[in-house]
Amino acid sequence: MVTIKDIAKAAGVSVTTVSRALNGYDDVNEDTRQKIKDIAQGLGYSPNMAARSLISKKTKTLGLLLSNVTRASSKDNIAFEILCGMNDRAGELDYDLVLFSTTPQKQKIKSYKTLCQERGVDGVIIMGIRLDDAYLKEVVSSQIPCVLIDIPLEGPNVGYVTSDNVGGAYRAVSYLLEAGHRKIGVVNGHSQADVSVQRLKGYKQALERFGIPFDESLVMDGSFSEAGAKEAAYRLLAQQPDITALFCISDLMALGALQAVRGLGLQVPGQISVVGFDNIDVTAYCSPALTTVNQNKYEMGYQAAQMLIDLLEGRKVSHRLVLDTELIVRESVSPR
Amino acid sequence: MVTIKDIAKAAGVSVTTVSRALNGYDDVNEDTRQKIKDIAQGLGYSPNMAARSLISKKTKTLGLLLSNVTRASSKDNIAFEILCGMNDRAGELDYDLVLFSTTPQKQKIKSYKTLCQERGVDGVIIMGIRLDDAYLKEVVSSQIPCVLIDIPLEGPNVGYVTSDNVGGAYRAVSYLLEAGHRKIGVVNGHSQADVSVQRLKGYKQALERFGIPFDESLVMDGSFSEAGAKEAAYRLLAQQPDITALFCISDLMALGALQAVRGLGLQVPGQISVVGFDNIDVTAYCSPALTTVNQNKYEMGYQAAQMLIDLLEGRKVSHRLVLDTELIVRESVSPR
DNA sequence: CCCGTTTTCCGAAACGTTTCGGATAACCTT
DNA sequence: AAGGTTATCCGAAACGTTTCGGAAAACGGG
Repeated sequence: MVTIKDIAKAAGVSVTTVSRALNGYDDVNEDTRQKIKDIAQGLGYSPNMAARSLISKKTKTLGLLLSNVTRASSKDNIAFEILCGMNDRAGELDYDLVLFSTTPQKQKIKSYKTLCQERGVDGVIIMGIRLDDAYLKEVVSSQIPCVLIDIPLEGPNVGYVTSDNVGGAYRAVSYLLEAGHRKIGVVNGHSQADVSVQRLKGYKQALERFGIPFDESLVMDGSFSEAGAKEAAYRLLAQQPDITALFCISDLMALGALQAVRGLGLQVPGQISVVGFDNIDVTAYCSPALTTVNQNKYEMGYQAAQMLIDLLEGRKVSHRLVLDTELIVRESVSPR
Repeated sequence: MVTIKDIAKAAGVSVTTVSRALNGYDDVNEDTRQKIKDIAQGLGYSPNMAARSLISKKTKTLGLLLSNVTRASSKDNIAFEILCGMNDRAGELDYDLVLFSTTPQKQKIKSYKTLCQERGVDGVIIMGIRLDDAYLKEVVSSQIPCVLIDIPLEGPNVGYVTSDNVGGAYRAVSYLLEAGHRKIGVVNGHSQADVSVQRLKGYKQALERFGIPFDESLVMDGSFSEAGAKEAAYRLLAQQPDITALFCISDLMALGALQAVRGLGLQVPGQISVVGFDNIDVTAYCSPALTTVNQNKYEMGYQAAQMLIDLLEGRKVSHRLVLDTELIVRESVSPR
C-alpha cells in the first residue's frame, strides 16, 4: 500500500505538505502541488479512509437500517426502489451506503445506536420499522442524525420523508364512491404502522365528504401480508355480504384480497371492486390490472438521502417531506 | 466518545490489558476481565472500527458492485433478492455490506479497484456487469478477493456463483418440444452476458436431442429489456410466421414478448406458447401465468457471501458454485 | 531455598492521516 | 535598512486501537 509518506519521500517534501497539497489547501505552491499530484497518480495512491476518518470523525457513509430485508420481503420491491433512489443520491454526493442487517435476535444484543457508532456511519436512514419498536426512540433521541421513512418524527437531528398517504387514500376511496359504491371494506395493515393510520384517515375523510358514517366493522387488519389480507378479506366478505368494494392499504394485500374474492366465486370488478395502494409492478400485469395509488418510491429514497446529507453537513433544511401520490386507474373497479 | 483509555483509567489497568481482555486473549485474569467488561458495558463503550481497521487492515465489510442499481432496474427484483441473501449471510457472519454505486460516468474516473481500496472493503461481490467491461479484468486480476455472480471466472482470489443455466434452458425447451412444438423462436439477451450464451446452449442441446437442426435465424437479441424483447418478438414472428413457441431468456423479456404476441392479435398459449426464465414474481400473477424456470436468487446471494468470506478467511473452498434450476409449469404453454 | 515456569500485566511503537503552531525566506513599504 | 507581510513549508502531536517484547509476581519441583 502506498501512503502519503511514500509520496513525501519521492517528492522531497514533508507529509504535511503532501496532505495539504492533495486536499487543496492554498498554502502550497502550485508547482509543488502539481508535482505531488503527479507522483501520487504515478504511484497509484489512494487515501486510507480508516486513517482519515479516525481523525476527522467522519466516514462519508450512510447507514441503512431496514428491519425486513429478508427472504420474505422481496415480493414487493418497494424497499428496493427506495434503496435505488437512496443509493443514487448518496453516490452523487460522494457518500456510500452500508446496509445494516437487523434480525430480531441480533437486535436483542446490539441496539441500533450501538450498531451505528460501531460502524461509524455519519447518519442513518431507517425504514420498515414498527412504531412501537423499542429501539426506535433510542436512536431518534440519540445524537446520530437520522431520517425516517414513513415514520413521522422530527427533532433537531431527525427528519422524515413519506408519501401523501391521506391524500392518496382520499382520492382512491373518492373514486370508489363516485363509482357508486357505498359499502366499502378496508383491508388495513396494523396499528403500529403510520401508513395504516394515515390511509385510514383518508378513507374516513372521503366517506365524510359523501356523508357516509364510518363503520368500524368494515375495517380489518391484514398485517401487510398477502396471506393475512386473504384471510381478512374472507372474513370481511362473509360478515358483510353487501360490501361492493374493497380498499386495500397495500397492493400486496390487494393481491391477497383478490384471491379471497375469487375463492368465494365472485368476479372482480363485476361483483367486487378492488383498489390497492403503492403501485407495485405486479399490479400492472395481474388480472384484472389493479387500480391503485402510486407512490414515488425512488424519489422517497432519493430525497431521504438528500435530507440526511443536508442534516449531516449542517444545512438548514425542512425536516419533513411529503411526496405527492397519484391515483392510477386500471381495471379492478367498475361502477355500481 | 468513550475509548479504551477511559476504561483503562476506570479499571486501574493499562490499555493493553483492556484490549486483550475485551478481545478474549487468555493472558488476563478472569476477574480482571469481568471487571473490565462490566465497566465497558457501564460506560457504553463500543470499539472504534476506524482505529481497529487502521492497524488490522481488515474492515469486516464486503463491497457490492452492481452496475445497474438504478431507477430502471427495479422491475425485476432479481438483484434485490440476491442482495437479501447476501445481506443475510454477511450479517450472520458479522460482516457488513456496502453498496458501491457505479454510474458509467463515475467509472471513468475511478476504477473498481481504486474504489475498493479506498473504501477498504475486504472483498467484493460483482454482479450485473458485462463480460466486456474494461474494469472487470482489472479487479479480477488484482489482489482483492472477489466473487462474481453469473460470470464464469476463477482465480486464486476469485470465484463465482451462478445457476445451472444450460440445464434450465434444456428442460424448458425440452418441455416445449415434448408439447409438440418444433419451430421455437428464442428471444435472447445480448452476447456480452454469460447467461445468454449458456441458456442458448441449453436450447441447442434440447433441439439436438430431438434431432432438430439449429436455425440461427430463429434467435434474436432483446437486450434484456421489456421493450427490446417486444421489438425482437415482433420481428421474429413477422419473419417466421410458422413459429409456434417463444423461449425467452428472461422473464422480463417474456413479458415484452407477450405484449408483441397480443399486439399481433395472437393468443397465448392458444396460438403461441411462451416460456421465460428467472421466475420473477410477476410471472405468477400475469395472465396467462408464465411457465418459466426458477433460479434460486436468494440462495445465490447467500452462497456468494459465504464464498467470499471463505476466501477472505483463507478457507480452502471451491471457487465455483452452480445452483440448480427448476422448471415451473404454469399456463403459458399448450400442446400442439 | 534456588531456579525455571507460568500467570498476569504493562510500555511503547505502530497504523496513515490531519492539523496546530511555528519557521524560513522572499517580498514590500516607508 | 528595518520592520512588516506574504508565500511556502515542516515537525510533532493527535485520533483509538493492536501487538511485540518484556517484566513482575506467583508458583512448583528438587
